[in-house]
Amino acid sequence: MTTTDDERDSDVVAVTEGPAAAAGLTRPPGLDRDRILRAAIDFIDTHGLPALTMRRLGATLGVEAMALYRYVPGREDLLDGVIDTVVESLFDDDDQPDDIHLEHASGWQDYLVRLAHGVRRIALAHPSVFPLVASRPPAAPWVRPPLRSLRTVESFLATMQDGGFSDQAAVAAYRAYSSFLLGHLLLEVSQLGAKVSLLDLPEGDADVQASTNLAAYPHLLKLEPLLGQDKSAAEFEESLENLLDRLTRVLHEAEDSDDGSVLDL
Amino acid sequence: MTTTDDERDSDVVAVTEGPAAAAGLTRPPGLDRDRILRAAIDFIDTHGLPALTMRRLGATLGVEAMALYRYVPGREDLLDGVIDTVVESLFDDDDQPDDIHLEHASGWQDYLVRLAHGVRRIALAHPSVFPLVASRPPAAPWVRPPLRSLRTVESFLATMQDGGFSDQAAVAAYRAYSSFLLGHLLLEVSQLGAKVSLLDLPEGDADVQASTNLAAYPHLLKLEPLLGQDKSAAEFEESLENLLDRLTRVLHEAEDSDDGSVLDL
DNA sequence: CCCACGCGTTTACGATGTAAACCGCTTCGG
DNA sequence: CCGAAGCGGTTTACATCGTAAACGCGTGGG
Repeated sequence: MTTTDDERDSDVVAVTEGPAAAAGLTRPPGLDRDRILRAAIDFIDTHGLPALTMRRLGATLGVEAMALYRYVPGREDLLDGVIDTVVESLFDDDDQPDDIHLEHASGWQDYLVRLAHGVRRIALAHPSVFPLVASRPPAAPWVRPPLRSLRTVESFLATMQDGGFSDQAAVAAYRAYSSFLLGHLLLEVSQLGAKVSLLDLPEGDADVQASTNLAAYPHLLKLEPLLGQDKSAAEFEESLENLLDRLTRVLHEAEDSDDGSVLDL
Repeated sequence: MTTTDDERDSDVVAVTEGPAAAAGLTRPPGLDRDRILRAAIDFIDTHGLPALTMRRLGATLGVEAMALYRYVPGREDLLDGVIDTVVESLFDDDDQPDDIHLEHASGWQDYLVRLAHGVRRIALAHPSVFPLVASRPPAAPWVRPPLRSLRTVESFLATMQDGGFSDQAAVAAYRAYSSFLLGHLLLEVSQLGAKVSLLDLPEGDADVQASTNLAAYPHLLKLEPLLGQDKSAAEFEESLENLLDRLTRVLHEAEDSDDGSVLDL
């Protein structure tokens, strides 16, 4: 920033209470850690993470920056709270579309599918927040994003062991699963962010410099239309199914004989 | 930062030229974009990304912050240069251990293995830099980290098509492969960073609060030792082999009949 | 009645990224 | 030989950031 002058104040300026605020309940019913967290999430979603500033966040809440410090120890902790809130939205909300609820899962495969869809849903709902989930240090060293809460990991491992996975196999499945989720969702989300950030930069011309220097790369040139189109959803499902197949295979192999795979060992 | 007071100045203070500097060629043979980039990489490796500051980076080069701006447009562009340099180190250096060189690859499978090992190598060599590779917007919207350079993508696609992959299959393989690499390496690297950042925080007691609240999570408690140990290398190989198997399978299926998988379609 | 305290504001400080002016070498054309 | 150009680094300056500390102000219980 500092040089890039976009995001001019507009729509960030405080509400500057009309006279109706005397009642005290219409717009700002007082600050609140939860209100702050939700406001921060909204802010990041609409203005991007680097634009999030204590003063600006305060402004959207009609309050001075320092007021936030009564409810949040500092900016870093605020961001931690943001990711916690987003991740926890896997459970609390009942506005889930239909087949997401983890409690109703039958069998570990169904559970993994529901969990994957749930995480993907929140990732796509908050594309600018999701990278935070990956870059921020987790609670314990062995907690792997995007399954960041102890609660989630516990639930995961319990389900797998109920499904017959050995200790080692359950842990290996946890690692393979988190790698799969993080890789796919991070890339899908970043692609999504790149798409919108390219639409506001140039005024008239569309994709000029993209095609210019591509002359030296014949395959890129030929495949560019293919590379452009977005098959993220289908690829996600296919990769997920492949992972499930692999896990199923390992589970049955472990029941029969015993080979030396990392997944059971 | 601002509150966290670690990383006191020591070893960041400028060299403060002795009298021998009159010759002008002993220590700082003049600035240089490449020198700056390498210094930045070293700095991030040893002090972490948030500690990288124009003034501090200048200090390590025995120079005032503003001097850097002759060679680098700004901090953001400097970071872009950093990741370019790191990623490009896949090709230029001949200090590669043995079986990494991509030019000597025979067949697409060998190529993919070499490339994976090469990327993993640079990720582990610069754990604090690698997350940048993921979070920074790439050159084109369809360039997927960690294969960030057009050159790399071109090489990848060329190899796959030489191996018999159709246009769609090559692109799908590119996406699956990048997701795999990013997920695994990002998690391995972050785990590595978390391990060291936990060793300097507490003075006397070791893993106290880690085991405290775990009482409510029986499976976590039981599996904690398993979760702690690091099998990243083996898991990486196994996942990589699985991906290769999947690609091989799809390639042969596409030769015989034609099912509707995303990988060829 | 008052006063203590919860909540938000004001003020202030050090750090950061970077623009702009500055200044001392070299170097080279006349 | 000399002076002007300009390269390379420094100094100064400013807006903005996170946050500590002191300051009100309204409100509700002794």
